[in-house]
Amino acid sequence: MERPEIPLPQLHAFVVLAEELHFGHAAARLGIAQPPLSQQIRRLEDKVGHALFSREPGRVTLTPAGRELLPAARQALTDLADGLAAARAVGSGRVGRLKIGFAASLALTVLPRLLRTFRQRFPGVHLDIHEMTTAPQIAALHNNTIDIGLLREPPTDETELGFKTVLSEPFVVVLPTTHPLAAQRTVQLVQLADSPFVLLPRVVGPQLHDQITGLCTAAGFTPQVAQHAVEWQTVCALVEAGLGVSLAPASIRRIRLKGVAFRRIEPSTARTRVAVAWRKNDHNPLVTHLLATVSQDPPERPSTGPAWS
Amino acid sequence: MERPEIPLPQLHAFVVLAEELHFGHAAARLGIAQPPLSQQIRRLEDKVGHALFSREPGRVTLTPAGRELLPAARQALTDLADGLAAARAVGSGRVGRLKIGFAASLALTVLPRLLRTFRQRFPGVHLDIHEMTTAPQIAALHNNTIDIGLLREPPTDETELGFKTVLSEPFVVVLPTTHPLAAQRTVQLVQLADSPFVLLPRVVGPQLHDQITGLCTAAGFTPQVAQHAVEWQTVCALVEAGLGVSLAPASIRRIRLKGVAFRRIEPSTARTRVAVAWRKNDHNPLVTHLLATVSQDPPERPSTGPAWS
DNA sequence: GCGCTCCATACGCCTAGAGATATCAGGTCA
DNA sequence: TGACCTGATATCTCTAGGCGTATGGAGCGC
Repeated sequence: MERPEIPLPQLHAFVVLAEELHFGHAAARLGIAQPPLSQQIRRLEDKVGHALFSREPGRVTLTPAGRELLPAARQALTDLADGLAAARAVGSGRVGRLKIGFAASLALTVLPRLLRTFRQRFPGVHLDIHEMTTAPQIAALHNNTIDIGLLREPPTDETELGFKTVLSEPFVVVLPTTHPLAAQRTVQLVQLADSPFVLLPRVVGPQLHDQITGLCTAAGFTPQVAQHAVEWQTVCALVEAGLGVSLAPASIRRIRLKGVAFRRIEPSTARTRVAVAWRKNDHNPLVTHLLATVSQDPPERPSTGPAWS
Repeated sequence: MERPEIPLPQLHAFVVLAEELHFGHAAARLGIAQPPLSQQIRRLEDKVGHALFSREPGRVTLTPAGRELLPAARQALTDLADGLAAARAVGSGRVGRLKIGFAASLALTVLPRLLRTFRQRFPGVHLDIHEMTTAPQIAALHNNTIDIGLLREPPTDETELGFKTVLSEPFVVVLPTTHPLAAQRTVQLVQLADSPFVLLPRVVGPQLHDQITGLCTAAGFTPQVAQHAVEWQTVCALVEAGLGVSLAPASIRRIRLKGVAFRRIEPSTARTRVAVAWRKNDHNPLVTHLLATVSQDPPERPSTGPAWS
């Protein structure tokens, strides 16, 4: 790439003159007097080394060299103007692309809400969403694969990442409606000691998995895992099929499946937290916008009320 | 088209820095010290209104806005450089396009010679050649449809056009070999008084036509035109078929057709001139080049020698 | 802590470029 | 011929831009 030889104003003058083919009019369009325009063109022609316009009395025309230069000049100017506008749009966060990782369990609750309001406020922003569990999200944030994470149980030892809790929710027990405990409004955890469990494999979310098994341990038993499933949808389906019961974040109540009941558990102290994560040193305005959206969009009412029927 | 806001050197610096992602190295590549580069980038960022690079200790990276601007900047710079080079090439006459009109009767003599040597000297120049008679050539020169004319009998009342004689040649008589006169080396014009003539229609070249009939008139007879044909090839073919005889510029001897003989005429004073024509106010270097080629390329030996057999 | 790297800042200099006004010169047309 | 249009020239002013040197300051490795 060579160093540029030609000032842009000269090219601009050239293009305008090429359109007007009249020094006076072109100067007027450029908002300058006519002599300066003559000079601009002259300087440009000097640099090019050849005449670009042929001035015959009564009419100004492009020379072959001028005809050759015109499209390139025009192109360069519009490229630049467009690129500048695009860069400004991106810089201001009006348009752009944001890469978001999210935990599968949020696909029914936090995520759609967030996407909806964000898209509404920034229709020019393209959102790339990738379903991924917590640990990969942390890694992806570090290597810039994603810009925003939506995850459960944020780690506490990350100095370069920021976390903000979006939702803190209790656990519910997932039962087939035929299960004797489904008749109660509230289930004592220990009552599940003898039921087989359907859980997500530990690898897809160690923190959550450990928290669930920890709850059981605290209640005095070790859950008997009869079956694993990688999606909450599937877990619910398996519960409905009678393969066992499950413990899950309250927000999965959104999965309405005939034959499946959700019941509050006792003790209800244990909660699982959903957080947004971002790189603290990321100055991408879209990240700021998204965090602002999260803050302004009030978190869903914690599911303590009788939201299920 | 807006007035350009951004000096090109800043864009150049931007592109180089975007490639190097290192102020020191980029500055070195630009051949300047590092602080000026910092300033360039800073000024550019000020104008854009957003940071284009994120400077974290140890590494410089493009921001989304910078990534957006980069291709446009690069494109504009290369467009410009290319356009400039192209304009210079055209301006210098190394490449380009030249529109040439030529009289049909030259297709076998002057034209191919000229094209060959010109192409050899200016391989980058595209030649558009159009067969057209004298009057249309004059008109086409005036309205810029062609840049160069190759015609017979240039008019003398054209002030805006320049003419240069390329070739001055005598007339020959075209005879079927079976014709009694074909036995002679030279034919007295008046001997053709009783033969039917095959000629080009007057409209395709009034000057030449009038000159031919004028020759006959001067010899004391009016030629009996038995047949018209618009191409010399055809004229010869018709002569060969015995439809008549013809008078033609000597250069059509190039048409070798069995059964057709060409003979010098007496008196041999009458000559037809072939000229190049151009607009005097045309500063297209290609025109100059072509005229120079014509001058340097010596005109064909006038056909007075025993060049036919 | 020391030195090194790397980028930013401060300051000064200089020039090219862009602008204005005034004037000239060639053509056209009434 | 003279008014008028159009573009070129001459001259002056001003400033943004580009570059240099000197210096500051944050990280990082030893």
